[in-house]
Amino acid sequence: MTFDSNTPMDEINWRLLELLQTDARMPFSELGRKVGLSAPAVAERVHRLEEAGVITGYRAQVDPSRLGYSLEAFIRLTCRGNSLERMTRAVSELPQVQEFWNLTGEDGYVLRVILRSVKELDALLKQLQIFGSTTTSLVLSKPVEFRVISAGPETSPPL
Amino acid sequence: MTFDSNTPMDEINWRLLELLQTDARMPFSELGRKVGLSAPAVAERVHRLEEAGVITGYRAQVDPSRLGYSLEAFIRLTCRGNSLERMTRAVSELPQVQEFWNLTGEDGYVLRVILRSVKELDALLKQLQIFGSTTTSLVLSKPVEFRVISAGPETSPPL
DNA sequence: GGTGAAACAACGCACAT
DNA sequence: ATGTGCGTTGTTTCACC
Repeated sequence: MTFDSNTPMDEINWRLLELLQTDARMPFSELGRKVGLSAPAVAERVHRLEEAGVITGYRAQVDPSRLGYSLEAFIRLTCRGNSLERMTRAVSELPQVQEFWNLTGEDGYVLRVILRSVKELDALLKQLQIFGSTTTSLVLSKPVEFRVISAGPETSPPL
Repeated sequence: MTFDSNTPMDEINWRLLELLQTDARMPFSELGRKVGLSAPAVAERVHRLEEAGVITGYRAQVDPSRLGYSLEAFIRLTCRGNSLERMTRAVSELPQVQEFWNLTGEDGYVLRVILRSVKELDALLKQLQIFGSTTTSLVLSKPVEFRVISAGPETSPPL
């Protein structure tokens, strides 16, 4: 089963998820209007989705470039040595690291970082080379920055 | 200037951003209590941050694995041909694509996708090979899934 | 899930600084 | 220009059906 038995993902729950992914601050009363339920009923459903771990949080999305973080980059870390746990902990603590994935294949570890300057990138790469060799790719643009997760078709539509 | 002249990023605005990145549904009144301002004053500041493009939205964060999307992957697309605009538009429409970056260097185009099955991955890769060759890396784990953007030190702390 | 009542929050406005 | 106080409107939360 892909979801808790207490939270069947019916049409209404999918719709609530879509609405909250689009505007997390929408009041329960307005959610209720859009799905045809009373506000308390919506609150109950949303709280169940939270408790079931389907909704993991509500986040204001912020534009780093408006806050002085002019660079965004991916750094692939090809790790040498066998201190992977130490590396993982250390990299996770770096304030520039927004996301950090462990992947299959050659890439292994990938960081998404935001930086105020090339100087800061230089300093970061020097810190990282303790753990292995790095490959840096700057983000030029984001054709898709975010997509709402929805029920979706079981089969993908043709191009 | 990295921000609008109407929205100086003082300590209070940074604190509001941190609070809203942690819990986007926090009421203005509670935000006010935490930063030592009245609710209307907070609402004013938050609305300015929205209008200045610092806050770009409020999103419920959802766990794809609890909704049947058991696979998450990065797909690097090494594009042949010169129909980059057509490719970008087509890839952007694919429902499995959660994020899509255009990067410097060899990697060029990178997709983060969520999938219900390996079968769906197979179908997606077949669709993508029209545009070039792909390299797929499955996400094994996410040591850092998200980090609050904060004022941060100008210089990064040592490891 | 719905309903009603009490507590709380959001919004607009006048006014103080 | 930014924050406060207050009154009105709308929302949340709890009981209970």
